Amino acid sequence: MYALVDCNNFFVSCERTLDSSLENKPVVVLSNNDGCVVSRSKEAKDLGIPMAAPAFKYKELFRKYDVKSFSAKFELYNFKSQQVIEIARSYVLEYETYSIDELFLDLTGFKYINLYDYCLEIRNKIQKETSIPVSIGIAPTKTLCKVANRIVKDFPEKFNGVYIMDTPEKIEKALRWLNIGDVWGIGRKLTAKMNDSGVYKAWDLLQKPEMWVRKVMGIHGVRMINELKGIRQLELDSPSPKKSIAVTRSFMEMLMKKDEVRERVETFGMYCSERLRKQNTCCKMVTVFVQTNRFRKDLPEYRNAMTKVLPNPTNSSIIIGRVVNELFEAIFKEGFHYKKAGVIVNDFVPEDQRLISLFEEDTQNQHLPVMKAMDAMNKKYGKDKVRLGSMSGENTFGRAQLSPEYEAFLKNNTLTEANFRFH
DNA sequence: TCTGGGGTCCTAGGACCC
DNA sequence: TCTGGGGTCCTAGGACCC
Repeated sequence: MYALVDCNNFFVSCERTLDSSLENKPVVVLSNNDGCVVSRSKEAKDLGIPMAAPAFKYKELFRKYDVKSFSAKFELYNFKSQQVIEIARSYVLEYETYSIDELFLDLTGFKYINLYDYCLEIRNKIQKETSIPVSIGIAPTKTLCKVANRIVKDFPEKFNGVYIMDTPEKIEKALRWLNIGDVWGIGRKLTAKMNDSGVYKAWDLLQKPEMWVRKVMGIHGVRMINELKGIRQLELDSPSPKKSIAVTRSFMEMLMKKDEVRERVETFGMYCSERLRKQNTCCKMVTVFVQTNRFRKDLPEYRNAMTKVLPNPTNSSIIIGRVVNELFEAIFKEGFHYKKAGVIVNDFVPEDQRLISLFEEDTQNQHLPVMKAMDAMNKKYGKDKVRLGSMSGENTFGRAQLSPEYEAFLKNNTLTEANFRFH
């Protein structure tokens, strides 16, 4: 069996830990620029505020019902998330953090204890020590855990925060009740397709022939029906390194001038390279996109994106900046009101492979002295024993040309041993 | 006036190679 | 007019998740 621990109205619950007077009151948390509602308390949901609602449309309602609203504080949320995870994981051997407010626990092998009582204890401990209320759904597969969790949330009086779905009878009852669109992995498009074919409840999907499911949903669908039947298809994933990094923003006001948009896009590129360096990886692909305001039907719409595969992996802000600029030049068109843009980097390799790429990119032979120095160090200490350290406090050469140390270094053509790391 | 910001995975098709 | 069979890499787009 697996258990899914899911924090209730997570961002709102975090805000409540700072201010207990928010208990039992309608509260919402808003996204960047206070644009959208990204978390709602139960009271706010009861007022009919939908998820992702644009805040400006509900200003009047907020005022009328005295809804407290907060700008998102992601540092706080990350911190509280860690606390919850620490407690929950201490009860099991294997677990998977699925998102900022959810984690799966592996209860396989817990044969001689009462899983319900065990999870209730986890829940109470989290509540007591972090003040974050959680719901726990227990079932044989991840997909069914999601269902069980949903049941806990929909019937709070009945289940006291924990529901265990451990018999075929319970599973059937749940699936006959659950709308197809609420199944994990079925989104808006598929819901419409399903309804067209007479599938309204999760249970209905299981009555369809496997070939049909395969055709409509692809390989995903086959896995899903098995999961719903209680046959495990999805294992717990160990935390894996990221596969892409995206920095995208909507602008406060629409931008028409090329240089204004360029400036933002360049900044996004810088953030990407910073994050790459933080996790000691380099990327092989860079994507830039721009788009106009999709809600302004009165203005011409334009959106475009372009990807470049780099000849060599890098995390240098200079090289990435250059690529970002190149792509931006290719996709930017004059005469549109731009509202959103972003840079995405992906296809990562470990940072060790970066130096080579830097030298290969070195068209002006700026780094020739460095290569010579590297050679000398290699001879002296043996290959693979030395590595270039940071030149300027920045963990990359790409930036180094901005630093006085680096300029001095280029002038004198000297590199001291202090610039090297040994391992 | 004001409409988020991350991520993952899958598929199909084109270009190119042998 | 007929018109291989693989393979890889890359791109674009769609669908989903929180």
